Amino acid sequence: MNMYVSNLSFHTSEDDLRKMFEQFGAVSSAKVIMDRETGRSRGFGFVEMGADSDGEAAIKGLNGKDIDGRAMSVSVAREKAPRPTNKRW
DNA sequence: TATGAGCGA
Repeated sequence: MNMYVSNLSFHTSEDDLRKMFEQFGAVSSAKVIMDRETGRSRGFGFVEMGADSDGEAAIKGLNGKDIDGRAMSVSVAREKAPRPTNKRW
């Protein structure tokens, strides 16, 4: 279960994401996307959980939750970019 | 340095 997490605050780390999602199950990976131009957070990230049932629980439990002043949004992620590098969808 | 609609290098 790969999930897309958006509306994060700019200083929320992937470790913060991992800790939050681990309340609902085992987290395989957690990533916060950084702006390649500025090196700063883009305010969204991805979390992958081993069990899809835990993923559903995490979405229900964390979607809309207020984290660091922002109501973060959690949903199922799309497929990763098929090709490497710079193409804006 | 940069910032807020969105899907990763």
